[in-house]
Amino acid sequence: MLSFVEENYLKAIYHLSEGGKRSVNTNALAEEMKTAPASVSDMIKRLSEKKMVDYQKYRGVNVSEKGKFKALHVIRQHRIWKVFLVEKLNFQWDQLDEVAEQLEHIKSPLLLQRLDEFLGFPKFDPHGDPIPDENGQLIEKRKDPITQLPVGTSGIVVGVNGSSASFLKYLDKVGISIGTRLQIVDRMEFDGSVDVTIDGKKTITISMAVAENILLSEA
Amino acid sequence: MLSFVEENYLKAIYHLSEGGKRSVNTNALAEEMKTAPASVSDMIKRLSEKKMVDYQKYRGVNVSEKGKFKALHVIRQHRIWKVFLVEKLNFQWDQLDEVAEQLEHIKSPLLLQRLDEFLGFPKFDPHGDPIPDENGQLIEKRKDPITQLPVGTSGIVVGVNGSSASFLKYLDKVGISIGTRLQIVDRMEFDGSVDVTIDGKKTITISMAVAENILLSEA
DNA sequence: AATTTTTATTAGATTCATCTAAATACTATA
DNA sequence: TATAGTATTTAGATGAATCTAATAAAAATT
Repeated sequence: MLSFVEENYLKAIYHLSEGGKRSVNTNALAEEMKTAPASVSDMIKRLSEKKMVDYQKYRGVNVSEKGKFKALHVIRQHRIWKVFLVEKLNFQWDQLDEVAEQLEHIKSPLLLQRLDEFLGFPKFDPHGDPIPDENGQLIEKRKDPITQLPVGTSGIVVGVNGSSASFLKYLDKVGISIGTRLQIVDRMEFDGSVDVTIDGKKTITISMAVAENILLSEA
Repeated sequence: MLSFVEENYLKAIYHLSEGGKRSVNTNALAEEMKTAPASVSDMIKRLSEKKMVDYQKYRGVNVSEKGKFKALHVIRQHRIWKVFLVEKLNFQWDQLDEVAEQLEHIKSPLLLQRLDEFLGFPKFDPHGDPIPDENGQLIEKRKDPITQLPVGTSGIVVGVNGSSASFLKYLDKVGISIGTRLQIVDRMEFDGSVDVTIDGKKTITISMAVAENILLSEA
């Protein structure tokens, strides 16, 4: 059984190593954890003894298979809770992390399972990040801008490029947000503008500039 | 800011003192916390320094005003989460406490407020215990068995006496649970059985044995 | 290649929450 | 009221997570 703190270190190592791809150095981890490098050294040693990380002195650290699984479980909880906070409790994006970082450490498989069910087994969190499944599998869906998908494609909005306030306001106004289902129904050759149906209800036309900044995941 | 453990001690002292009425001795608290009496002495000293409890050596301990407020806040969170678990996630009564005891320590006024709203500002938890308000006020509603209320009375089921599986199953079958609104429409003098209307929909007859074990709060 | 700079680790303390064992205060009984 | 028994507290340790200061290793620079 890992402590809250150990779980947080593991999650940070997972993120900084980009899912285990490259090893993480002590100072980067110290900065991420807002703690002293010496504390990081201590903790890494402990996690290493628990076989949660692969570690050699002065060589950086990375998650082990076991540690990666654990990290993905915490990330799963984090993202599922975020969905709950946004969809059920109307949280704003900037209020999410503080609370989700507490909720992600609740230890109850039953709670997680029921919550997942209650939310309709979401695949993406409100930021468009994929939710790992119970086995730690990250179905890393391709995210494509609308401009690169053929007419007829249907998918879920999983993210946006750029985040100017005016762009987000526009999306909000036309009723597009993370999780919205879009179908591409037509594309005008002369200017690249696209007709999309939003959640199967209304169809609107978006400019190419907008289309290339909305990321869809086919599903 | 109190730690999880400190919050749990405070809650235990609040409960064992019956809301601050009588002082709590070390051994009782040690048993409640499943810890050694010596550890309790240590912790009480710490809580005393933080002015959360009133304490004199060898004289037992009790919550201070500050501590009582804090305890009631934790209890509020505990009970609101329980409502969520039962009403939204279909938890069974016996699965509740383990999870609620984790959730009660989440620190986020916004979360609590939104959750309370999401649940429709419940006044009682699924065990029929009252939920303290934001100011720590416990609207201690009288709980009366149906047998002691006059015909015509309407109220909410806030608890049951005893908890034999067969009794609970019976209640479930006829559609009575915590929160159900009942109106007493008739009482048979010869055997004490009672006709009650359930949620304004259907009327059934319950035996006196059943009636004396269902607790109503007039409202 | 030698030296400086950066990065990482160890050493030694501190705080929290716990423990066991020993000492002390209170309570009840003979 | 002295004593036996129980309840409570102190003393001294331990493990987790942290800190600062000092040391050691690696990397970069001259």
